[in-house]
Amino acid sequence: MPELPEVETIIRTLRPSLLDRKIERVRIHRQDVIHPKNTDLTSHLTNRAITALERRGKKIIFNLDDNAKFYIHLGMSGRLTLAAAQTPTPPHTHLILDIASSELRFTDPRRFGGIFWLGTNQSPDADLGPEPLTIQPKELAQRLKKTSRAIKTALMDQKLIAGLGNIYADEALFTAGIHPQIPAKKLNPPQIASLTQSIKTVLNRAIHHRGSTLRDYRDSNNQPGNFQKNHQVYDRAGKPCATCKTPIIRIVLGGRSTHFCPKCQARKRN
DNA sequence: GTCCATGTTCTTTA
DNA sequence: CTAAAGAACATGGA
Repeated sequence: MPELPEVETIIRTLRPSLLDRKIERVRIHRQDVIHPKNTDLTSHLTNRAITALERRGKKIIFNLDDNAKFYIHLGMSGRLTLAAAQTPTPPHTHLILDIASSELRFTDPRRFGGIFWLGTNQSPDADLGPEPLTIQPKELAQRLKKTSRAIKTALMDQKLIAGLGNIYADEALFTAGIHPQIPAKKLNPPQIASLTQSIKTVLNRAIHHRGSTLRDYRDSNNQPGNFQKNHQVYDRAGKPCATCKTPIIRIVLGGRSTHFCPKCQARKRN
């Protein structure tokens, strides 16, 4: 569910309550959301203070006062919420960290997400491409020219560029006026420049609106985002394009729904 | 019952 | 061998 803007919103809403606070108790309801699977998370976390909370791609990274790190990935349906102690725990809550008089809860019905222990030796960016908010056109061009996959599919590859998912890949391609099915290596320099800028514009706007809530997403205070109201193409199949009124098309690429305006994102440019 | 879902990883195919 | 395509994971809502 959560892509870069949602994860960024979550860390911003969590920071004031978590920074420099001690994890007093660890409650594990499902051991199988913890990776590697034999990690003794209780020993690692109990009585440690959280010294920094960061985002890398879609990962939420916790830095501890002993220099160890771990990250939480929310997968498709995960939530990370802060609630007053003793308030009812939602179903599918797999991990609770008691911090001050609150509970930090990891809740994830589909369990595609998890908690990943890094310790002091592993880096959270081992398997991630560059950050999209700061990437330069030259670097994006260099990476895209190595693959013949559809540009939409390439943008969702976290090793190529980190943080974009199905919503923001579609939205960025619309803003750049690029057809999602064009092979990545076929984009010309002006298109790459436009795409680089569009990615940043779309993500920054989405962060400003606190992310998109289609169904599952909530920030750490359980509040939905608002950016879905500004979607130009995502989940708008059959509805008129805001620019030209042509109905938005839905196709499947890489097994994922892909939405675009056949006129504003025509293959042949004019 | 069917299809679909904001993601990633493993397996199969070319 | 490698890149790309497809299937799998688990749950719930329309």
